[in-house]
Amino acid sequence: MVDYNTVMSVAEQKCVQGGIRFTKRRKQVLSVLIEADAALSAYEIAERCNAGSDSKMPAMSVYRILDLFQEQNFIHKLEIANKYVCCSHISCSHEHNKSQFLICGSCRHVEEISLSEDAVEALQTAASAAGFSAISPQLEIKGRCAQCEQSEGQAATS
Amino acid sequence: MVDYNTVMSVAEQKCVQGGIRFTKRRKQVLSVLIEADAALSAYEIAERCNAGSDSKMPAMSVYRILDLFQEQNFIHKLEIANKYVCCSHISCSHEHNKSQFLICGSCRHVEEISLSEDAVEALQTAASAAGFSAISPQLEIKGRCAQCEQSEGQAATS
DNA sequence: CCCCAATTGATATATTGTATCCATCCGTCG
DNA sequence: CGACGGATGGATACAATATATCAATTGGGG
Repeated sequence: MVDYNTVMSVAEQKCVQGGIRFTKRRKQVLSVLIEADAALSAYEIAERCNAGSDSKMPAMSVYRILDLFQEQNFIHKLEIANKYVCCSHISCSHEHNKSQFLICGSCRHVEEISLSEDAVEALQTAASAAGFSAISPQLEIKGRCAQCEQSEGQAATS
Repeated sequence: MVDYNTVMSVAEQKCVQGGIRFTKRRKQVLSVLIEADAALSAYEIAERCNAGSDSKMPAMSVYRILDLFQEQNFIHKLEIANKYVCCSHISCSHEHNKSQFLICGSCRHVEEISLSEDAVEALQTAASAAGFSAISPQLEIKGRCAQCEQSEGQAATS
């Protein structure tokens, strides 16, 4: 959970510094992501923007803004879930290089975790051994959350 | 690289054991995946099945067969790339629990790697700490392959 | 041979994402 | 001030990936 005001002002600052405008549209999208405190799809974001009915946020615009935000490291895209989350480190300058997410394969619930330095190093080592020079700062791990694990135990053996 | 005949016969065996038919369609899909020796999208698989022009493989069927193959652990889905690869361990009964893929975010090149036991354990530990009880046997890591890293160095700073 | 379940065919539609072109906004500079 | 130009947003079309549904077919066991 990130603090709304902190994140918004940090984002605004960073935009100004980068010569980018922190427009109404962009504020809207970031707001939605912060307030959701969860991973949302681009279309979900658009819906929520339009929920207040102040204006019509087209999905296109959402995608454009999400792209920008990713470049600025304001948000992360969870590729396994096709969803986007607010970067929990947006307001701290350090630690931008390690985001790890657990994603439930059943309910798509997302949990952010922290791996040990050792584990991360091991990943980096294995990656460079395979010729991948700049391994992503982001790691997505698909699993099954406790809740779905329970339900699965009862049903679905197929 | 897996051996065509071995994989096909193992798959057939396992289907028989599981009371599942190893039909022409299914053979076709598995053949394509083995021969491609690379990750393919569902629609790419359909195209390649139809390349020989013997029959019309609809994308629907491909998806159905891919689902079945995933259940049977014949293949893996790379969710980051929306592609499917033949499981390199299909013919060995052990080691079905650790598949790690590096996926280039630029060119989508896929490389399979092996992590140390320690690293995998660290992941498991972190996952269960977050309430994820059955972490996926599969890990996808998005990075950038050496080749793309080079090209990127020249262009695109933006 | 017939029935039943597994498999496949066929069609429609949902979801996610990209391409393109034009309108508009807004700061800058003449 | 007012025109220029880049950044931003609107609108439309479309591509790629995936799911839902129902009918047809196939193939083995009784």
